[in-house]
Amino acid sequence: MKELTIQQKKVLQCIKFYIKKTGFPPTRADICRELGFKSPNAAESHLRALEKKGYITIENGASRGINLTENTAEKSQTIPVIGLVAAGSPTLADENIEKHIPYQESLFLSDFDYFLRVKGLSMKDAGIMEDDLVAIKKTSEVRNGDIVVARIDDEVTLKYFQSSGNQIKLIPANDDFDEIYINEETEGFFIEGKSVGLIREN
Amino acid sequence: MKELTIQQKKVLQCIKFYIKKTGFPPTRADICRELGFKSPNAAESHLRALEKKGYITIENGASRGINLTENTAEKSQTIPVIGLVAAGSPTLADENIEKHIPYQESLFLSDFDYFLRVKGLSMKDAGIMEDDLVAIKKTSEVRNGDIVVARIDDEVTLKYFQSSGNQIKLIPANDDFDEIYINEETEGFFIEGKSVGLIREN
DNA sequence: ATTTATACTGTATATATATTCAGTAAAATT
DNA sequence: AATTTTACTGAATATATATACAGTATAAAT
Repeated sequence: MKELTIQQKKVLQCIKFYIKKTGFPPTRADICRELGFKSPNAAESHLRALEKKGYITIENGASRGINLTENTAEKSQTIPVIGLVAAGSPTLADENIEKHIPYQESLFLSDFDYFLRVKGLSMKDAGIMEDDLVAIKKTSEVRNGDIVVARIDDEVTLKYFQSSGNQIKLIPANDDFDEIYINEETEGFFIEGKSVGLIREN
Repeated sequence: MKELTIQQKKVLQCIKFYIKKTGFPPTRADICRELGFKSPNAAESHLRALEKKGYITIENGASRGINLTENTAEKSQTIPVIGLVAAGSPTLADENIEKHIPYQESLFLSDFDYFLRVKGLSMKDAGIMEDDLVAIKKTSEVRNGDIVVARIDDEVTLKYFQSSGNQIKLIPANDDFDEIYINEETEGFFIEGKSVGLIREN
């Protein structure tokens, strides 16, 4: 989608605000009043620019015939789903994003930054199964017992966090997997975030 | 809020549909076209009736100046959370509803009717833990392998469904629990619905 | 160097739209 | 029994509104 100029952004914001306030889109004159323009043609040409760039559609001939495009309307936010791959970090880079799903405020008690698609059964006994979506909050402040997303070099895993003194243990919830020990010499270790919730689609 | 007549309901539905479709409210003429009225005054008087009863507000003098009242606008739906108690069915009766949480369309692949709060660990090996919220779709059409909400008299359980010939087995996902056998003579057996998803808040 | 896009003012106008008035008729309330 | 509400048709009209046209000026793209 083509970039908007500062003025065009103002007009778009004005339209959104007007709809939120009144329930219906503004007229050219309404936009002029809100933004201090003295000619309705100022609003008109901005609207045509916004239409050309794909942010709105205009029903010709209809009064207040402005419609926000899907991308433009802030209906429900979306949140990215990231695949938990053996190599590569769960960053928000495009190539790692599997899809976006609708996000609802207050879905979980804590807010979160992305969903992690679980591969494997290393957290089976914690009720985390293959293909589950774990809601991850990006933070390095974690407590013992938290389920964390840990990165060791290029490997990313989901494990229980257990710290004692200067040693960290990453504990799986499955007897078939081994605990991982982290000490001061371990290089490339990083806590990406922690689990604050889970969604399963079946 | 005062009750609407059938025609008034039709007009209100028409307004909602029009807004959903176009992004802005209809004119009197639009309503006439949609509902087959031949005079704009037919729409006008219905609108004034809807305004009087508090379902909409009308900005006088403004074109398309119709605004749905808060109660009228279907913002984000909420969906009930029902406790899985040993006695008593998970009906939508008020006394069984734990709370309501915001509902998002397309959260799961299938739509659903309520969340069931899980008690106990009988489905542990299916990754369903205590206090999880299982999204339940009310239906009696279930297949082998589905996780179903079954009622036997006053007892409600969540189990795998397995039917063979004229016998039904309800299978837990935990070795500590026993399978339940249902045959033609079993009274008070009923399939409430099936699981289509899961949410865990932690 | 020329074209196009941005960012407006100012005027004019066809028409889209709300809204009033005059009726008719049946149903529901008081 | 009288009044109000519902449910329209049909015509008229003031005005709200989109939109075209004529300019001016600067910035960006080709």
